[in-house]
Amino acid sequence: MIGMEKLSNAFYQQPTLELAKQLLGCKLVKETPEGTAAGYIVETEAYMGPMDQAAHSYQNKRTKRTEVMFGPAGITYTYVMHTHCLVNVVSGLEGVPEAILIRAVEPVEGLELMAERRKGRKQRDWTNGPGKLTKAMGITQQDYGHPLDRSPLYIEYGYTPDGISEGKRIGIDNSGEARDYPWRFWVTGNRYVSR
DNA sequence: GAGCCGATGGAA
DNA sequence: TCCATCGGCTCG
Repeated sequence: MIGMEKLSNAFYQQPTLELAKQLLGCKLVKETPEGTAAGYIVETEAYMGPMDQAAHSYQNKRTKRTEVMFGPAGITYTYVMHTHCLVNVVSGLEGVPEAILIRAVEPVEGLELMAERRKGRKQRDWTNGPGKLTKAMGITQQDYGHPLDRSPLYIEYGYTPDGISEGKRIGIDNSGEARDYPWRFWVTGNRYVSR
């Protein structure tokens, strides 16, 4: 049955810019003891490794934090900035440190749970940003390096977007020319896209 | 929408 | 020390 099947690891074996678009409309799922939360991915950003000044792995910078980016595709790269956890999908061939940031999802399952985790906010503000969606879904640093084809954190097929828009990435003003690369993708017109 | 600033952990 | 793939608040 469509929508109930985890994307296999083979899905992640495609060029990063292509995968960033293919992930739009897919369903991100996180299972926790409190329950399951899921949302359709509606906004992504590609980070192209060694030649991308905005990427943590620029010039193949390899640290404890970026280590997982050098591994095979289909694994999470989570990291903490300020007080928030952000989640990326590692992509590219092994040894090529590329990743795709998930910037926004549209809530579809576990709405009560997300409301509780995002107490006091309107539904639109539960998941319309990279730090917000991890909070709403219960994604944390514990999920670092987790293979995305299995519980408790995985991606399923969702729907095929009618239209995909692209533009500059957000929050990377200090990245030279890379700040203007059009590597942000979103489902055209979706109300859960950030900003 | 723009502007300010809090609060955390990895990296140098 | 420094600073970030941000969020929340305030003012307008």
